[in-house]
Amino acid sequence: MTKEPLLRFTEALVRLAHLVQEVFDEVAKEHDLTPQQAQLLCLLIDGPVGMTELTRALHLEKSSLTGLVDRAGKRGLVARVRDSNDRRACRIVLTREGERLGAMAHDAMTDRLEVLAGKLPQEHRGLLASAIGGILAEHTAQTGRAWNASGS
Amino acid sequence: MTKEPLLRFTEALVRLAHLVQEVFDEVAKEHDLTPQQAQLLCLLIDGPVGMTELTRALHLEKSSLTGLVDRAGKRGLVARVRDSNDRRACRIVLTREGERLGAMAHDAMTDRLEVLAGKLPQEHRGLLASAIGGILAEHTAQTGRAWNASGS
DNA sequence: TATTGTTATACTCTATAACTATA
DNA sequence: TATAGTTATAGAGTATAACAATA
Repeated sequence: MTKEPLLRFTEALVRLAHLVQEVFDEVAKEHDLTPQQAQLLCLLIDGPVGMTELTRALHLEKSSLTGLVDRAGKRGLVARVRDSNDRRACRIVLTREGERLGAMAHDAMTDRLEVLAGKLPQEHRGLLASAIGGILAEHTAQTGRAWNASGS
Repeated sequence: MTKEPLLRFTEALVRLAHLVQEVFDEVAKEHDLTPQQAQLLCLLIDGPVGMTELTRALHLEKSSLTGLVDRAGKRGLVARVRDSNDRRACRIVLTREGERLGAMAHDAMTDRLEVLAGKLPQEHRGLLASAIGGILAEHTAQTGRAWNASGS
């Protein structure tokens, strides 16, 4: 009896994740992007990132990332720039088109989530955000990995 | 200034979704399942489901589902059962192995999320769960679609 | 005619293994 | 030797269009 709410809690987390993913997929499609391309663009908005760092952020093998970057490059969304310090390495940068689409997709995603949370009182949003912050911090503590500090 | 918390709120939702997805992918892999197969098994735990209903639950085209069920069938996880009322239709059922793996994956997922939420006080869990419930209900209201009522 | 599901085809995504080039 | 990245290959996932069978 007293354990039932615990079950509901994890179920709620899973359903929320599915819903957010669903919205993300829809937003990507509306902007003629695959979800993976949209995620890549979002990661690059704050500036160029190296391949190795991207594999960690996206949890991909390096060869998978090569293909993803190839296809995104062929669509004119990103480009490779040789690293001046290490001639083996390269950094992935957004093209102007990639920057435009990435920003539009990010904004659309924010709008959609705002609408979904529309009925939620302001205090609850704060609580929700800080509770999620705790969960993310717990994960970071457990794995040592951070979840891409994109700052403010 | 006063708008900053709003941005943080949607960011928190997206990051939480990514984290839950990441955990789900890991759990699936640990059980030698693709994430899509794991999701399929979880959907079938409560009983057989028809193809058309599955396409709605998984947001897939029918041909995509045919392939998914084919591969899951080849691995001995599910089977097709002709519908006795409508000879065009079939229902997808879990094999004993599919049932076993589905239950194990579901339990593992619950455990992992419990650990992640370990530091979260009980009252916050309740708030989080009910806030999420509100968001899911809002989505249902907007789209008319329900999020698979698996009951208690 | 409409619905249920499959087949054919093409593309994206992903991993493993072997490779090149630089450090 | 170790690291950064690519290539080759194979399989999973997905969508569109055309199809078969049943309703």
